[in-house]
Amino acid sequence: MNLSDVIESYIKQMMVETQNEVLEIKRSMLAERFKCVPSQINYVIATRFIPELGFYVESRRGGGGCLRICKVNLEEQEYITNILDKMGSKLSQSVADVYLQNLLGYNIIDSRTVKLIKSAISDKSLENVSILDKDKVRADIFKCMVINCL
Amino acid sequence: MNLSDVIESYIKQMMVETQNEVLEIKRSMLAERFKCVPSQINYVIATRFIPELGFYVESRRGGGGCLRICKVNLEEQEYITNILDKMGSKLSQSVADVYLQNLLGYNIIDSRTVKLIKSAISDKSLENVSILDKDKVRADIFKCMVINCL
DNA sequence: TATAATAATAGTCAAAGAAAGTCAAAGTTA
DNA sequence: TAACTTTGACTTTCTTTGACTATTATTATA
Repeated sequence: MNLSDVIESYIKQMMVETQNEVLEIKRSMLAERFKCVPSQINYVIATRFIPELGFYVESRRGGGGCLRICKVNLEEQEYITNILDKMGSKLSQSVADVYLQNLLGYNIIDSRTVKLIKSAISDKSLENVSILDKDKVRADIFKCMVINCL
Repeated sequence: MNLSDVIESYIKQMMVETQNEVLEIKRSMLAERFKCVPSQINYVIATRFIPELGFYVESRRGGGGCLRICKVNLEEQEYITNILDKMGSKLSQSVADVYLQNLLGYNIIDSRTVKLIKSAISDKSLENVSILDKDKVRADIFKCMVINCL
């Protein structure tokens, strides 16, 4: 676990604890707490709190400003259509991981299915696909599997 | 025993000791420990930790990156090793179907897994793979998935 | 009171850093 | 000599950092 992962879990934990789908928190507080530069928080938000997974982040600057991280609780099927809608025609392994870990967290898929999907879209599986097309093929496989099986 | 063999045993030993079928380790640590270049670790992985031998390896680059070596229990799954042995490097959809029906018949995999695998190796999934490589990629995906669904 | 200055936030973007991956050449061994 | 192993230069990916910018609230001033 690198620092970004730690910050991600912390924020998610906070959201669970406050039992609320909106978390208001100061970026500077997070940066302080994790001894990092404030912009690292933006990186975490940008890579992990994404609309595909029902997260919407707003913010206010100036005195008393803060981040507002909102989690929209969707129905199982909505998460899936949401991901399919927003995901585009390319998919990297790391973004796929983010999707799958979250779906697992929401109990929309089980860990065995995660394993199967990850195997199917792994670089090992795609070693004979041109580097230029890998993320495209990965997206195709991911979509097919999700559409047919979830 | 050459160095690659030593590294191979070391990794396997580690997996036994951690009593876990997943080992997370830094490539740079291994290279350091065995005083070799990091890419030698890739060589060991590529030649000894392959799906046919029941291994699945993931990795993450960047800060905090590492290798994740997963072991699947293939020993008592003779039927699968048989199929993988015979399979060769190419696989058509129809031959895949035959294999899958057999695996289903022997209760080695369930029908949902069959569906997942079929989706992953469907022509729809592989529409962006050159016609020349389709059956090759299909074989790669099939191997990875069959091993990982155990 | 209206406006200007200051402080307190957060945002952006690119560079630096920290891993791992690739590939081919050189070396070894059976 | 063919197959396997070792090496290293170069590439790609992901994370961390920091300088600079933008916005908002508060305080001071005309």
